[in-house]
Parts: sequence; structure tokens; C-alpha cells
Amino acid sequence: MTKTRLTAAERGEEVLQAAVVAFGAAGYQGTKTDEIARLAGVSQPYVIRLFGTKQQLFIAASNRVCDRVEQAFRRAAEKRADLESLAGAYEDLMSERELLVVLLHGFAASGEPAIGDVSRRRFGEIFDLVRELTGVSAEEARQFLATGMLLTVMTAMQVAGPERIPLPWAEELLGTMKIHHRSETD
Amino acid sequence: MTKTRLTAAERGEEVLQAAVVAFGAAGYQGTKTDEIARLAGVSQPYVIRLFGTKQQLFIAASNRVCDRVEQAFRRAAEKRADLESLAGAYEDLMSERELLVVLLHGFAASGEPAIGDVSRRRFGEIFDLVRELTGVSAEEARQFLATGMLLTVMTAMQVAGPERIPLPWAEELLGTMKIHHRSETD
DNA sequence: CCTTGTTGTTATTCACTGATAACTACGTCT
DNA sequence: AGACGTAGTTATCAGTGAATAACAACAAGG
Repeated sequence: MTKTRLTAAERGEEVLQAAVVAFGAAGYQGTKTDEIARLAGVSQPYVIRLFGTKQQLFIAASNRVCDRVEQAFRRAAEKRADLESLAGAYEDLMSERELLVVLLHGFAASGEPAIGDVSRRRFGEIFDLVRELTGVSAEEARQFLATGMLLTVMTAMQVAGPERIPLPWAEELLGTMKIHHRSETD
Repeated sequence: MTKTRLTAAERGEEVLQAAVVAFGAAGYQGTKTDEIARLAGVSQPYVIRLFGTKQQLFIAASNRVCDRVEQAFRRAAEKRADLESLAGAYEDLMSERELLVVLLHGFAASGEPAIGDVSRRRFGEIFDLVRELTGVSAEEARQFLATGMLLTVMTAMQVAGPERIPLPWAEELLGTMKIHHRSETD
């Protein structure tokens, strides 16, 4: 077991990853810090001590997810700088259950000013990045982002992504997107 | 003032409308029944008595919003049965602050099984309805829904819809969609 | 006018949950 | 070994918020 003693930074990293999973599953308000602690294998008060506040932890989780999206896009663009390449990268991220759903929950929780600030800034960054990397028009970038949002919403509804509930309309919608359904080896 | 006495059905309708506003602003978990009561001008326990449970009230609000979307689509299709016509109807709905954001919050709260059931069923219904009314392909319907989701997400982030925070990237994105920005008279 | 059913309220509960305080355990350096 | 700093815990609090219970006020019909 990982019952070892870690530095605060290392443990913080584990807690952050647990937070992404938990927030992805139940959203900002819906997730209890206790659940995150359970997932990370530490006590609830320690989670708070490491991040100060549930809100700050959520913001850290959001930023982490955005970082990973941007990183994935940049790497994909190094190989082929077009939308299809980025779409593939997004797909790969989806395999990590509910990673992207955290973003959606951030958007939904934008009523909370501190969270709204982060959501708006990072979404704008991603929009700009997509255009910068691929050189596509605003119109094309919009369609790309729109499809991404639909995918994300469907993942939140549990009709897309791994371990999804199979529904005819959802499968048909997924069929219209070039989803490759990774099989581990590729 | 409307300090009159109403039938339970009438008062329920007022509470439902208040609930749509409140849930649209703060989501399922983020909204307190007390806030809904305040908006509706009744006491918090009465809100619960009328709908049994906060969750049932949220589901009622979700269903109400879906009903209105479907109604708007049907009416628009009576005049002109194409996507552009439906898009106009969606736009009109957006002017009613945060009406559509309730849907998004429903999707986000799909972890709650009872809410997920409703979200999945009604979203599928809307997908089918769009195709039935306009006769477009699944691919076209998908693009339509995707754009709708992007708009909805942006509304949740408060960068689209009435009283929005103006940000360059958001304005540019909105510019790529044919948004007419109703001026009451049209 | 008085009774009855329905609308609505106030008072209260009870569980939950984020946060704090106070303490313990581990490791490391001399 | 022992002392100090950092990792981590247990115990607890204080606020909140959904839900219940008990009661009050209004209207309508006989």
C-alpha cells in the first residue's frame, strides 16, 4: 500500500488528482471534501489544510484540467497542426474519466465569482490557443469548441465517455463525430 | 402587491417560475429552497410542501424548461421548418434570463440518478424533435445542438445572454453565430 | 355564525459539512 | 539519543439548510 509518508507537495498532488475525479463526478457544490479525502486516502481536515479552502481546491483542480487540455493540444499540434489532430487529443483526454467534466462544472459554478473568473479566463485561453495552433478561422474554432462542449455535456449525462449508458440517440450523435474509441493500443 | 391568496396550483406555478430563475443562477446543489421561497414571496416550508422535495422541484423546473424549448421549436417550425428558424426560437428563449442554463445544470447534476434520468430522456427527445421538425441529417442536428450547448455554457459563464460580461474572445465567438440581438421590436 | 377545508406561517429539528484546534507520529540532523 | 520541524490525525465546532410539526388565517357553504 502507499501508506508511506510524502512531502506536502507530493500529497497535495495526490489530493488534487482525487479532487479532479470527485468534482468531475458530483460538481463543485455536490462534492464533499470528505469524499475527496477518502479518495486520496487522507483525513478530511488535511485536505483543507493543504489547499486552504474547498473553493481554492476546486479552482486548483480546474486549472489543472485546463493545463492538461492545453498541453495535450500543444503536443498534438507539434505532430499535425490541424483541428482533427486536436480533436484526437481531446478524445484521448476523455478516456480519463470525467476529466473534462470538471470544466463543465466550473462553467456551471460561474455564479461563484472566484470560479467564474477562472472559467472565463481559461476558456478564452483555450479558444485563442486553438486558433493559434491551427490557424483556423474563428468560425471553425467555434464549431470545434461547440462539438467539444456537446461531448462534455454528454459525458456529464453519462451517455458518452467510458462506462456510458447506451441510448440510441446518444450513440447516433456520437456516430456523427469521428470518435475512434481507443482500445488501449493504437 | 400580489399579497392575495391563490390556489395551490397557481402558487405552485409562481414557485416553479421562481425556481427556474434560482436554479438557473446557482444550479441544483447551489440553490437553497429558501432563496426560491424569497423570490416567490412565500415561506420556505411552503415551497417544500408544494413540491415535496427540493429534488422534485428541480425536476419539475427542468421539465418545464424542456417543455418550453419544445414548444418554441414546434411553433418556429410551423412558420419555417428549417434549422435557422429553430435557432431563432432558441435565441428568443435566451432572452429569458438563464432559462436554458437550467438545462445545463440538469446535465451537470446527472450524477443524481433521478435527475440524470430526466436529463437524458428530455435531451434525446429534443434531438429527435429537431430532426423530425426540420428533416435534417443527424450530422446537421448535431452541429445545431453543439452550438446550442456552447451558447448555453457561455450563458452560464455570463459571457453570453442578457447582462453579460464583455470579453473579446466571447464577443468574437458570438459574432460567428448569427445572433440577432433582439431589440424588443423585430 | 359557525364549521370545514385549504392556504399559508412560525417554530423547530436534525443531519450534514467545511473548517479549526489541539495533539501525535515520523524522520532527520547533530 | 534526543530535539526539532513537518506530515498527518482525532475531536470538535458552528453554521447551514432541507424537511416536519403544529398552528393560524382566510374563504365558502349551510
